[in-house]
Amino acid sequence: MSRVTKKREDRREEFIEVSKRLFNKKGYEYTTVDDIVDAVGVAKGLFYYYFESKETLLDVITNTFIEEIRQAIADAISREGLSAIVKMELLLEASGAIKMKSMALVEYFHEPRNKHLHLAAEERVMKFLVPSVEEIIRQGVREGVFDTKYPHYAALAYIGAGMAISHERFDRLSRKEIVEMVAAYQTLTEKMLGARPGTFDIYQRLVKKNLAGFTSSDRRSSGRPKR
Amino acid sequence: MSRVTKKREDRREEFIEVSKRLFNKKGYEYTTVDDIVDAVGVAKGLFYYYFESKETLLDVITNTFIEEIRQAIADAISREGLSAIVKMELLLEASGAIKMKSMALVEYFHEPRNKHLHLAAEERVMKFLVPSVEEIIRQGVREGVFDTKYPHYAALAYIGAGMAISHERFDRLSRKEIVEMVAAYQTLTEKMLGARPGTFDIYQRLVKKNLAGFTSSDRRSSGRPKR
Amino acid sequence: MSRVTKKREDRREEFIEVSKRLFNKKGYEYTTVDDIVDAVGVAKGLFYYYFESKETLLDVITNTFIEEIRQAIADAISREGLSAIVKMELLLEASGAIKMKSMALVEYFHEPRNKHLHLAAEERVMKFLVPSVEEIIRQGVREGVFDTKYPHYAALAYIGAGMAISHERFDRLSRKEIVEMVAAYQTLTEKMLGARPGTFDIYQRLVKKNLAGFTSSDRRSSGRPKR
Amino acid sequence: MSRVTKKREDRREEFIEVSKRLFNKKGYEYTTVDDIVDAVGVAKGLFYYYFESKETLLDVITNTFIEEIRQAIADAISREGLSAIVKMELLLEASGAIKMKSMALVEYFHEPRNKHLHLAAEERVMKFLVPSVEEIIRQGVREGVFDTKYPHYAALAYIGAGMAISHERFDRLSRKEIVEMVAAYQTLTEKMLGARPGTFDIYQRLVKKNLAGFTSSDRRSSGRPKR
DNA sequence: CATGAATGAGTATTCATTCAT
DNA sequence: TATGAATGAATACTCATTCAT
Repeated sequence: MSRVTKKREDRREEFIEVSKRLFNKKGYEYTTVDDIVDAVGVAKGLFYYYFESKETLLDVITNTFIEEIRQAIADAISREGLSAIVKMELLLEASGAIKMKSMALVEYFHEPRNKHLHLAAEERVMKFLVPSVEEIIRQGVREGVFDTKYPHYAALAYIGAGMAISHERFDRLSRKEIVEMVAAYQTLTEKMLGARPGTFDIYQRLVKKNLAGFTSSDRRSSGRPKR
Repeated sequence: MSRVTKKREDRREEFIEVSKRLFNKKGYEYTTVDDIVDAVGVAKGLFYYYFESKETLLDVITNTFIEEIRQAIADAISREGLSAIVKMELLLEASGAIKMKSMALVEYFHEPRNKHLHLAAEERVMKFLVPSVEEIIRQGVREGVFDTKYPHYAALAYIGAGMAISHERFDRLSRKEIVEMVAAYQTLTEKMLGARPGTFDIYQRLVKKNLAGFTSSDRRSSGRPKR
Repeated sequence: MSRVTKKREDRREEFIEVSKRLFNKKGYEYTTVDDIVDAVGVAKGLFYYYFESKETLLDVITNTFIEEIRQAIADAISREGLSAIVKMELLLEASGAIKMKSMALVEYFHEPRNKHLHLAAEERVMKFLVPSVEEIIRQGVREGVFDTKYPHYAALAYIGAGMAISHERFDRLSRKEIVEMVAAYQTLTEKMLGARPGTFDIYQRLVKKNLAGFTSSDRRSSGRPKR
Repeated sequence: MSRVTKKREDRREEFIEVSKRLFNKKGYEYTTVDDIVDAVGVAKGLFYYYFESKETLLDVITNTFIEEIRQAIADAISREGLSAIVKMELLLEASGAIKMKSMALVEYFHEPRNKHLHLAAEERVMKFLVPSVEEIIRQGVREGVFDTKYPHYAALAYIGAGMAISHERFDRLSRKEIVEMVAAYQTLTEKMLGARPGTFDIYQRLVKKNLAGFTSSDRRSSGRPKR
């Protein structure tokens, strides 16, 4: 009908943002290209003017997200002259920051409907996360702050435990419960890495900082897909 | 053409078994009802005589599988008079046994194609696995063999670490590497639960028993889905 | 709506007949699957129950037609003990018979819209027609009734001339003009093959037989495609 | 981006040339307007500044080509005072010249993809070619060099035979085979027209001239269309 | 002359489900 | 119990054409 022309990059971003929201709400497979163009308010053809296919768009979204994480991790870790403990802190901070920054997407990943993204992303993140953590652990062992004979499996356990714990729905926990969770996480981490108790005292402060602004009243209903 | 009549339950089982195999090979979403009836060798209509819908069938399969696991866990744990350590062993044995018993399905879960089942199942398993492990840990603390202030998070970490480690493709590891992995797993477990070193020495034997028959030369090609 | 069930072969034939008509009227590329199922009066899915794709259907139609021609030619020629001249007559008769039998399809081939079929068919027919005619000519030379140093090119010329002449729209010619055309064709043929004048006197009778029943009033309008 | 302004006729010609090449390579129907503007290196809208539609462009191209042929034929024939035999030679030479000049387009016509153009063109060429040849033949009969009672059908046969023979892929024939083909063509032509043997001796020289530069090693790959 | 974002009707194909026999 | 022909809604993708700038 009325023809609104936008700059290429703007429109492209618009498609991406709208699609993220729809994929999040209904799941990739149950979001049709029609849904997307309707939501953007443009004709069908325009979608294919910007993206080769629906799957291409998903790739773009996933890749962007993965790349953000990879970059954040690399930033935290690859700096010379940092101690292993500081690196671990930076890593946690980074993961926290990423999570907070893209809370929508984290939420998204917990949606059973988004299987696709979830697993694909998880696998790809693990591919560079595991070696990174493993290397930090080795460094920590060399520095005498960690003590383990199995850096690789310690890395896996560290990450696995962290993921399982972070599966807890933060938004359902009270402040006090969150503090307890962090304390537990700190203790378990120290044990797994063979670090002295108190090594990760800083966790408490980190999380407090990040959680500022979130309350347990944050609840949203998860709409069922139409189909 | 030729009309073979079977008893209700037999035919139903046949559908289920064939479908498991097909879902496994091609993924649920890319297995059509036509594929199923072709494989069973009956007419299309018969499928709907036995199952309300394709999704119903998936539910049946998933539920059966989950229930098997739940039952195995319950069997291991709910017996009176067992020590926490023995229960942990039984649990690991059970999970091992389940894995071995349904190696196909485990493999299945690692297949990125079967995201759906994976996540749905994972969540549902966690729902009764976490409280079970948590309860054992509490028991262990009472018995003085475990030492942790956070049984709930210890349970989460224990399970999460275990899952991350079991993600390693066993079939790519040599005997020696598997032994090392188990040693690592044992040590990490003991630390997370605050158990004395050696508490889970039995792990080594357990795994050796289960792995009997598997060698690192066990490789299978992963059939690509047609579609 | 109302569900009318037919036997597999009947319905299949129905699809083929209806499609032939539509392809003929609108051209293959401008006939949609929707057109076909509408004309047959069934639901869209049924088309794909019988044919893998629209193109498959075209192949079926073309192949059937080609095969009919091939068979007719083979029947006329492959019999032992026939003289070259008789074989030529049988061949002409066969081609005449085919043409008369499937006047619709011949007409069809003259439609510029049916490029696809036309050329594909022409090429495939030539592939077995040329060697067949060439062989008969060689036989005729051996028998002393034909005289040419170039059987291959005589075959090509014979066929090419025949096709060009048959391009004349018979339905626009009067009886007398047809007789003249056949006389011309006979004379030219005899010359090309180096046969004595009168060798193919039989042509006159053949054609008269075949044309019985056709009048110059046979006209049909050729509907333009919608698109 | 950079805006290059050309004179109307130049740009138009550019579109035509580029389109010829693309139609030739991929076929009219599988060449999109996007392909064309991309190849020319201009924006999409410009296409519609110069041509009403894609089909209009095809018409322009076809008409140009047909007109070139018509002109060549008219040039060869319409001159007063030439004998029928000379006219026939000029005609052959013209067709040869046209073929050589637009070898790409001839090749193009043999491509099954370009059915459309092929048939449309063929029909339109026949429309003025047949009467032209027929007239020459009549002239030849009057001059006593040809002898036939059926100038119209002789013309059809002459053209049809010529087309069938020229269907032979020259590039697969050796020099010697080409010479034989021409000899065959000459003989057949003389017979069809009722001309004395040797009347068209000149054919040999004509073809030799035209074929200069072509060898049987001239092979080109036939690019598959992407689609 | 030239740009390129926007339009939208059109099309083949899939597949879970129904139902008369 | 069993058959298999029939349904029809759903969906991704194409591409000639338009038009505001």
